[in-house]
Order: sequence, then structure tokens, then C-alpha cells
Amino acid sequence: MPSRSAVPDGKRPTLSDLAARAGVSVPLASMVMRGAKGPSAASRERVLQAAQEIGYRPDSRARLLRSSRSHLVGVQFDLQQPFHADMVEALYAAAGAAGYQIALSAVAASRSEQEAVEMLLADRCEALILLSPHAPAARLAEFAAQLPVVSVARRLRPLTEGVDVVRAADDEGARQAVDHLVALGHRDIVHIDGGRAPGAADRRRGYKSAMKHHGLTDRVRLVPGGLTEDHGAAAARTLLTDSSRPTAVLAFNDHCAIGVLDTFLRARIRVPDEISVVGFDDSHLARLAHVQLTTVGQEARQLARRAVSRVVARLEGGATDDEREVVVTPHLVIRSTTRAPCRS
Amino acid sequence: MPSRSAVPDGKRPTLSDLAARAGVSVPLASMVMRGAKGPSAASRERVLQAAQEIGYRPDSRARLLRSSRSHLVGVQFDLQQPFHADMVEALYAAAGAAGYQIALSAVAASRSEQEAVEMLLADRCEALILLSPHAPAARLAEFAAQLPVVSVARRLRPLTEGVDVVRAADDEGARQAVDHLVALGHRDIVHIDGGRAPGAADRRRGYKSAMKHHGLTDRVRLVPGGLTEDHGAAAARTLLTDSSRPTAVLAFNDHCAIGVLDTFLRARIRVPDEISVVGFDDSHLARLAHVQLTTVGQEARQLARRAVSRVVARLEGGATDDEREVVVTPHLVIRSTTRAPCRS
DNA sequence: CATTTGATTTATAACGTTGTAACAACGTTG
DNA sequence: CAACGTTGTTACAACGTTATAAATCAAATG
Repeated sequence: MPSRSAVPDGKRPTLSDLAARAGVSVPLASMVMRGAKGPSAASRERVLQAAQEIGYRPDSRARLLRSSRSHLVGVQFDLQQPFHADMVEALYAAAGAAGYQIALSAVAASRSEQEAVEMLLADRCEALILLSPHAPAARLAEFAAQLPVVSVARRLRPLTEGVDVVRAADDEGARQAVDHLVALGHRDIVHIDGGRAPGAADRRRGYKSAMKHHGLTDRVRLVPGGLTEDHGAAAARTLLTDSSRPTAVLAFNDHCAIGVLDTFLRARIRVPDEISVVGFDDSHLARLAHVQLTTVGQEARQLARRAVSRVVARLEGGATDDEREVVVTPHLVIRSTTRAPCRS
Repeated sequence: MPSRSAVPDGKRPTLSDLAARAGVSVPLASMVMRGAKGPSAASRERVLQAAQEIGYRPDSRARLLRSSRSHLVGVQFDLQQPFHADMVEALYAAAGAAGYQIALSAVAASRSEQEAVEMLLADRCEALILLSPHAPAARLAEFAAQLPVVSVARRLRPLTEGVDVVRAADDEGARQAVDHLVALGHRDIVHIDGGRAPGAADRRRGYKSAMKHHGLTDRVRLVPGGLTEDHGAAAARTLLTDSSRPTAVLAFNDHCAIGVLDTFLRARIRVPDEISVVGFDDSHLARLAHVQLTTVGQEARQLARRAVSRVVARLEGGATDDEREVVVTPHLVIRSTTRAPCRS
């Protein structure tokens, strides 16, 4: 059996191995390793040198155990949602900047939110950031009784005690999309909605209010849709068999928009020449070279920053109640699926 | 400020809080919580009751610190790769079944593999499972000197000391795709390759050898491609401007195949009526309702199982050197982008 | 020279858990 | 009745780290 490290017995080297090697005391080695001020330049040098030699790495578990603060934020995300991937990346950055670490726990078909959260709690996280949690508000409230909880992208109404919400302004996003289309000259703008999905009601409302604002109340048209390509494709087929075809479509999200695009492509309807399509989320789907979907961006970076700063505020005592719900303004990402209608 | 738990001072309840509440000693409470045999039914009842009341949760960090074994496997994955999402899900299941837990560490544009691994090591993982690692073999070898390392989907040649490899048989996958197309009656089968990407050489080889096996050596045709939709689209355009168009295309991966499909669709070439397309990976892209791509499945579940059992073998001493490289046979998933050619 | 100061370093005690060994309390057995 | 298992319980020490306070030492002061 090959040796696993520079320490004879094959165990992972500890602070006392390090201290012994450097010829100093354990606490001093500790101070050097965590960059505390105090040790002289010479000692620091010796310890770091020794650390290099024996391949010492601090054991974060022991560290966290000792200090009452763990500076660890648990993040629950869904493996299959591209938007969550963007969020997790942004969260790493935001948390790091605030001096916190992140513990990931994934949700998937075979792994429930319950399991995911249990694990984060066992890991001694100081706070939870849940991406689009599906758990009932009551369960979230239970967690919130133990530690700060932030729900990202899932709105809670009424505001649940102790659970902060950070989300995009879905209504505002839909409004921006409509404004953009109207500015291009569109009037017959259809919204394929998301039914009972989180955010769907807001997007519907934003769509309607924007149409009204542009004096197009009589052109408002909702087609039942959903979250998937299939929903989009089905809705698009409905539009095709229709006598009066709209000149623009605002889909519930990118997935749905992709289904719409594909159906149109197969039906030989050119996008954006004959009809414009707008999605929602700015997921990586929208950015695919052959898709280049105009879409409403959710500003993952912003959402992440706000979620983290909310958590930090709660933990470090700067939380104010007027920020229990943080709403981030989304912004339209204009790509190649929108253009002026060929004739108005 | 609202109270955060059932314990007065707002701290997370510990074993001694629990023991005090239940009127027993700390070790006894510990035994109950970890389900050890010994405590009487009455004590067990009392402790569990108390745990319920004060919302006690074992602190996994303290647990792991105490016991020399952590039973923790670190998994490094790429947030943006759908195939990794499938693998992570399968790994949770496989590790759980083997009595191990998983610590996730993500790689993304703003987070390097180096950082990801550092964090896993600090977390006291006993082994690493790296999904398609890009780090140079030398770095992997360094890690392997400290703990068991498994590289999934990235082949290492020569076999790096201490690093196990678990991967799909890329050549066999390509072979299966060609066999399927030939069985349908295709003879002019083009391969859009992946250049220098991991696995590309094997897929190329499998393609060529299968063609040869079917007596189609003179029909072998390679078009330079790559990993993205753009690469596929570019290659497809090359094929379009060509005098003799093939009847089937085997793309390097699903992304590439999607680019091909889209280009054909825009050029009014019907798939699979006029031309068949096969992808590679069986990522969620292939499963999209409007894509339904015939593709070579990588068997995430199998790969995960083998990776975990490899790790367990190393940790528990059942490792044999003849399994340093585990190759899992992929299997073709036939969907709607392949069909017999309209005329041979 | 005794004493204070400031800069380094160290001893000690935690953090929350679990393994080991010891300890009661009990009925059994020779 | 003493020795003996059982069964259930507990004291104690450890895991690797860090916070606190105490100790050391050189230089600077009175």
C-alpha cells in the first residue's frame, strides 16, 4: 500500500504535526494558518514552509466546531434548472465577498427538499438560501424558527414569519417585454402564461397592465401554457390554427418559448420576420447560438447579492423589517427573436 | 428579536441540552440519537421525546470530528453541464446506498477546479470523485497521493498512479450508433467529430472501425466539429454546400447534434425523412419534446455506481489493481431523429 | 539595576460529539 | 452467600481546531 501523505502513519497531518515540524507551539501554528496578526515574520515563514512540506490543510470541520460562528450558508438548488446553476455560481461569489462559505445541497427527482435541508442543518449552516423552494410555507416557517431563511424566486404571501424573500419583479419584466414589442410596432401581442406556476400570476398581471397602458386592452389575449417545451409547442399550435395570428408572443419562460420557436420553425413561420417571440429567465437555453432568444433576464448576480446580504444582515444584526421582501428589477435581453412586424 | 429555538439563549441545542431535558447522561443521549444498541426502550423514548421538544439535531461536524472516518465523498462537478447534473443525482443515490455522504463543490466560470478541490479537502472528504476534470494529470496525481481519486469521463493515459478512471466506452458507443444506422439501411454516414475534446479520439476510432466492419471503409467521412451548437451548425452548413449529401450524421455530442438539427431545419431538410441524426450523451437536451434526439446514453447511474464502489473499495481495502480503469458500455437511445433512408 | 512596556509565544480550556472502560443494579448460579 | 453475568447507564478522554489569558523575553524606561 502506497503512503498517502508525508506523515508516517498515513493519517492526514494535523496542526500538532505541523507545529512539531516547524518547532513551534500548536496555537502559534494555528495563528499563522488563519492569518491572524501576532506571529513574527520569521515564525510565519517557518510554519508556512513546514505546511508546504507535510501537505498540511486545516480541517474546516474542527475549525467550525470550535468557533461558535460557522460562517456557512446552506444553499438548496435544483440540479435540473439551468437558472439555479447561474444562481449558485453567483452565490459562491457573493458569499465569498461577504466572508461566508457555501454548502450545497441538491434537489432532484430522487432527492427531496426535505432531505436536502436536513443535510444542510446537520452541517451546521447558519442560514439557508432556498432556490425556488416548493415546500409549504408552514415548513419554511419551521426552519425559520431555527435560523434565517431566504426564499429566492418563490414569492410567499402572506409574508411568512421569519422567511425573507428575494425575487425578480415578474410583473415589471413582463411589462418591459411588452414595452419593447410595442416600441417595435407590435399591437397583437399574445401571452402564453404559466398557469399556477410561481410568478405566473405576476407576469400575467404585468402583461395586462402594460397592454392597458399602451391602450391595447382590447388586444389582450392569454393562451394557457406552462413551464415546458411541450406547453409552448401546444400553445403555438393553437395560435397556428387561429384565424387572426398575433405578430408577437410573450412566453412564460425560455423553455416554453423554445417550444414555440420550434413549432413555428416546423410550420415555416419565420422568426422574427413574421412573428416575434420573447422568453423569460435568460437561461442558457436562450443564449444558444441557434436560438438567440430575446428574453427577460432575472439578474442572477443581483438576486444572489441581495440574498446574501439579507442573510448577513440577519446574522449580524443589521436586519430591518422593511426588507423582508426584496424585489430586483429584471432587464430585457434583446437578441434575435424580436423585430418590427412586417406590416402593422 | 424573536427566539430562534426552544433553548433559552437562542443557541442551537446540543447533546447536553438534550440530555438535561431528558434527565439522562450525555453519552446515553448520544447512543439513542445514533441508534446504537444499549439504551432501554424507556430511555430511548424519553430522549427522542425530548429531542422532538427542543428541536435537537446532531451536529455532523462534531460527529465527523470525533470519529476518524468521515464517510464523506467529495464530488466536483460543473454547474453548466447537464450530464453532470444527472451524475450528481446518481451519485447521491449510489453513495447513500454504500453508507457514504456526499459533499458537493461546483466548478463554474468564476470558480476554478483548484478552488473546488481545496474546499473538498478542507471538508475532510475521504475521497474525491471528479466529473470530467480538466486539471493536468500531475495535479490529479498530487491529490491521489493524499486520498483516493476517481476521474469520471476523463480518460488518463498513461494511467496515472493512484487515480482511478470510470468512463463510458466511447468507441463502443460510436460503434452502436453506426450499427443502428447501417441496420436502417444507411451507407453514407458522416461523423462530425470533437477535435481534441476528451473522448473525441475514441469516438472517431469507433466510428471508423464500425464502418470498416460493415465494409464501408470507402464511405468513411469525417467533418471537423466540436462541442457546441455552433460547431454542429458550421459542420452542417459544410454538408449542405456539398455535392453528395450523406443520409446520416453522427455528431460528437448532443449539443453539436442540436446545431446540426437546427441548421437542417432552417434549410428545409426534414429529419429524419431526408437525413438521420445521432447525438452522444443523452443529455436532457436530447430528451426535449421537440428534439427527441436518437443518442448514445452514457449510463449515469452505472457510472455513478462504479465510481462509488471504486472509492469504497479503496477506502475499505478491497481495491484490486485490475480495475484501475472501469469502462461502462453505453447504450443507444433510439428516439425520432433516425429512420431508414428514403432511397439507398 | 529594578521596572515597565510591547511584542511574541505558549498553556489551558473549550466546541459537540463518540469510543472505551468503568460502574451500578439486578437476578442467577454454584 | 459470594461470584457472576446481564443490562443499562455514566465518567472520562479524545477528535483538530481556536479564544483567552497567562507567560516569556528583549528593549526601553525610571
